[in-house]
Amino acid sequence: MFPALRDEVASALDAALSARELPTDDLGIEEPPDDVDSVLASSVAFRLAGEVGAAPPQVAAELADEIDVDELRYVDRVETQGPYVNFLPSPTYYAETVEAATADDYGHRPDRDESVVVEHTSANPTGPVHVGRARNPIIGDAVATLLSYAGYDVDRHYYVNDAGRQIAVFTWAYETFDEADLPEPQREKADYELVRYYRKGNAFLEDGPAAEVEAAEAEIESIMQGLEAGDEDAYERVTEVVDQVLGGMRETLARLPAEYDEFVKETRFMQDGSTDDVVSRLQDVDEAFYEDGAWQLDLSAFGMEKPFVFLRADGTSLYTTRDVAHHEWKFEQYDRAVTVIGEDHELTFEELRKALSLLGHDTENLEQLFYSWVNLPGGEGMSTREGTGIDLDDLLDEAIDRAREEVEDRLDDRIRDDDLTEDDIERIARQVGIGAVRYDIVAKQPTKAITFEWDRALDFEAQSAPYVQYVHARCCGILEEAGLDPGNVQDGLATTIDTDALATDAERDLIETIGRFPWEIEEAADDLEPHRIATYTREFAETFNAFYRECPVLADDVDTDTRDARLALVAASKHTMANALNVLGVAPPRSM
RNA sequence: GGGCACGUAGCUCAGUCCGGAUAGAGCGUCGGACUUCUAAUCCGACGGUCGUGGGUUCGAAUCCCAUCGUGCCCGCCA
Repeated sequence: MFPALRDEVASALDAALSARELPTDDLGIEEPPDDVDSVLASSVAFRLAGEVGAAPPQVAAELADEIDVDELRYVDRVETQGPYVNFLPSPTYYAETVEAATADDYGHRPDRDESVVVEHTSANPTGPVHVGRARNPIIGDAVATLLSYAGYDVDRHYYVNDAGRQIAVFTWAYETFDEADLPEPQREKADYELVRYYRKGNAFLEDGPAAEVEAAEAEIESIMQGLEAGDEDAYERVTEVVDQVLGGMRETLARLPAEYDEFVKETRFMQDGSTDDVVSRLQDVDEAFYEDGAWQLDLSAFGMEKPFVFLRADGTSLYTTRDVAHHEWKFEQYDRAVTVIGEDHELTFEELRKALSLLGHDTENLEQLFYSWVNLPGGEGMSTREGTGIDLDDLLDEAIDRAREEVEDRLDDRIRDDDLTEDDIERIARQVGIGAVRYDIVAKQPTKAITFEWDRALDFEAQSAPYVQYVHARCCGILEEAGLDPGNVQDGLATTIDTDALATDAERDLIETIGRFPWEIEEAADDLEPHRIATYTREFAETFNAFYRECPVLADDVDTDTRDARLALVAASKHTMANALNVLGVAPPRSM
């Protein structure tokens, strides 16, 4: 609804300025502070004051006069407050907003007929997913859902690095060491069991006997050569390790939940010859040169001093070379490609982009979303190889445990006599616990570095998931109390809603906030900023809680029209919050 | 040394892209509100030279320059 209002205001302003032959390049449309009555305003009068030769407030007044609100559907009044032109919404705007939000898919934007692949997580299959890596699927999943709400046709990919040196090391270690010599696994799960070989292998290469290390290096080299040559045997040896570890990682990611449409293996682009093809085409570009036995790209014309090596002296390709082939494959199938990736890959990603561009690709439709590292207190990093870091499984277990304690502590204080069952308690603990972890991460700008601290990550107070989830539970509670099914409210709502009955400030504010949701989706999707939806859920929760406090829905002294209208507003609120939470990947609880 | 990012209240963060109305939340501290559709809620108080210094502008947390601090990167690893 808000997008329509905004369009209308823009064209009305444009027309008013044109009528007076004033520039229309910057309409100065903005959202006014909370204590101003309007929902949209323009500060254009500031800029025009010089040109018109009058003070800004006078210019604003003249512009307001120029606009005929009778011709506008969603604007009721145009008022000025000093230099600002304020637009107040019409009854039609309020009515249509409530109407639109009673549909349970509220917030979805029209189909754009544009496909986009969101690649996220893509953690190397070397061991259990730790909290440092968890930022990726949480942001990535939210971005994918956000784009889907914004009308794009979205696929989610996990790119499996099954071809690098680390995987060759892992394969060699898996085949070499005896399980009896390994420590007990931290969990009975393939990723925890196998990572022991990986860690032992890396430690051995670092300070094992020189001769044995040399032999091991030769074996590792032969695995890499085998993969490069598309050798079936090498592929099978690596796959034996990769598939087991990845299986364990997928189980953990599924707990978030993060699901993928496709797991794309790096070796695929070696076996099908596309990496070789990329190499030969790169060798032909003007920027390519051969030095010290390796093929490289001179990117200094792009301000990048470091040459990009795309073929090693031993003839094997590098990660980024294979990623070029991978991205050419993506562009054959999708209009856009978005990659969620750690900031440590920023330079590599830029090399990828330049290489693609030198091969004649338009890289405008390749976008990336960088997130900063998650460190442990004291500045220590998280490393699978060294075994430092907090495993995501442990974090989720702890989150659920703490949430369950919280639910149980609150049982005695509950006013509502809905008799939570054991299943309910378990459900709430899971929704709140995992929701809190996701919300804590998705609500922050990805570029900000995070230091992991248990108490902070699992704080259920603050501006956290339970705070916004509670609004959803409150909505469901009211709907159920009124005899409606929260899962399908439309059947139970009155057929005609008199939104004029929703006249208090609290009700108006709530409708206005609901109306902004589709706009927030569009804006957040355009900028790939899911954290804005988290900010929105907080603002929405505050607005709803004010309504909850001031506007009883089911009390005896509420007349039927008001009750019906408020019930519709609660249903609209429920859909808004449920869908906003859905974008964030946070579960919307029916009760808490 | 070079590149990129970040710096807003004691703490954790919105707001910065696209400059506009007294810079917003939460936590913490202090004081209030459950015979009421669930108090995981709400109301109030206290708390900020928006890292620092210049510049542009009618107007700067927001744009530009410089500078300091922190993180990440600068490998024929991924």
